[in-house]
Formats: sequence, structure tokens, C-alpha cells
Amino acid sequence: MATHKKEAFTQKEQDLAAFAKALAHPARIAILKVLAQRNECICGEIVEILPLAQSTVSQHLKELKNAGLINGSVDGPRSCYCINWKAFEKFNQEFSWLFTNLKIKNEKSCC
Amino acid sequence: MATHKKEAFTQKEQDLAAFAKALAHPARIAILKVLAQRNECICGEIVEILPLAQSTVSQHLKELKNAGLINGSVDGPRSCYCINWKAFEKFNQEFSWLFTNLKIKNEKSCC
DNA sequence: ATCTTATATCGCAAATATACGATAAGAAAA
DNA sequence: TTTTCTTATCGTATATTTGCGATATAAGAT
Repeated sequence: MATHKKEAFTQKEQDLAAFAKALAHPARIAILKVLAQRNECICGEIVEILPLAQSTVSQHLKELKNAGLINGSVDGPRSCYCINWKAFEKFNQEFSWLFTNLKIKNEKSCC
Repeated sequence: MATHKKEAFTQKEQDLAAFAKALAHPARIAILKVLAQRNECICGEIVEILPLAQSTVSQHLKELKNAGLINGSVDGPRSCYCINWKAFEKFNQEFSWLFTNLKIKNEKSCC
């Protein structure tokens, strides 16, 4: 009946989930890897590397950009993308926040 | 026409994406947070904490377990869950692998 | 002005994910 | 045994994601 009760959770929980969601597809991981390797802004080279149609890649780029994981700017007839490192730093912080109360205290699983 | 072309990507990319996918919902983040705070195996207390139906929580727990993020064992009439820390360690490794070639070299974004 | 090239967006089809109530399954309690 | 309690699973409705071709858009080249 209903779907998505996101509003019932804290902002931090939503933020972290949104970040993870952006990473939750191998194509987007692959895109980030390419961008990380080159650092320099890249565009449709990604289309040639990935086994996906141009429109699909464009869509994944859009999602990554909406999530704030990458920056994009128009460079003449082509688009230029690169990783937003600050966003990843923030993610790491949020991620470690998840486990603040423990992780060091007890590394052992109980079951 | 087609959906999900996962098999076209590397195993590492798929693994990382699968892990992220498990985290890609605020309810599952919330569950992990509860488990991290208590460490001790917990079960239906989670149901009381989360603003979701029991069946929905059970479904999320199943996903987390399938992804390997948590362990679960039956304890009499109730189920006991706890975080699989090793899985998170592995994830951290995979995650940093993503950016091996850079991150240190150049923290600045180009666009 | 027209053509080419590079990207983004639209529209659609198929697959997944999310959520819930109802029901099953299993153990303990009566 | 029957009841109760806890959790998992099934069935179902709806929303979202994924993917592609076709088309729009925008800048440079001819």
C-alpha cells in the first residue's frame, strides 16, 4: 500500500542512506573509479569504457551529481565530471558516526 | 528493454555495489545503529524502535543478513542479530581500493 | 546556414524495492 | 494439547530503478 517512509527517520540516517544508494550500482562504482584514476575531468570517455548506452551512462552521471558525489561543468560541446572529494569525506564521517558507540569496545560478534 | 547488466562489471564493482545497496535505506541504517549500540544480539526490540511493521523489519533484516552485514541465529522463539564487523572491514578495504590511484595525489576537484 | 559531435532528456518497458496485512512455523507456557 | 508469543514468509499494491532508442539541445566545424 504505502512505499517509502523515509521521513520517519533521522536526517543523518537519510543522508547516509542516500549516499549509499548513489554507490549502489556497479556502473556508478565503475564511473567513480574512472574519475578517481584520471582526476581530470572526463566526459564521454566513460561511455566508451562502460558497457552501457550513452543515455544510460548520462543518467548514472546525473544521479551521482544529484547525490553530490561528483561535480560537473559544461566545457564547450562536452561535459566534464570529477569527484567531489569533500562529499566522500563527509560520508566517511557519517559512516563512522554509525558505529560511534562500539566498534572499538567490542569487535567480536555475539552470534 | 533490458534491466540490470550487473554481470558486465567486475566482481569487485559488484561486491561494493551490493554492500552499498544494503546500506541504501534509512531503516537499515537505523537497524545497524541499534545493533552497533548494543552489540549484544537483539531481535524484535528493533521492531518496537522502528516506525515500520514487523514484517517489513523482518524483510530488512533478511536483506542485511543476505548481504553479510549482520549475523543471525535463532534463540528459542526469538531471533538474535548482530553486526558482522569483518564484513564492514572488508567494505572499508574495497572502498579505499576504489580510489587507490588518487585521493592522496590530488585532493582537489577540477570542476 | 548547415552539418557534425557530444550530452541531456523524454517516453517507455521490464525488473526491483518497499510496505503492509495475513498467515505459517516454531518454541515456550498454560 | 492448546494457547501464546515471536519471527519468517507469502501475496499484493505501489513506487522506484534500470536500460534503451529516439529526440532535443548546444557548441563547434564546414
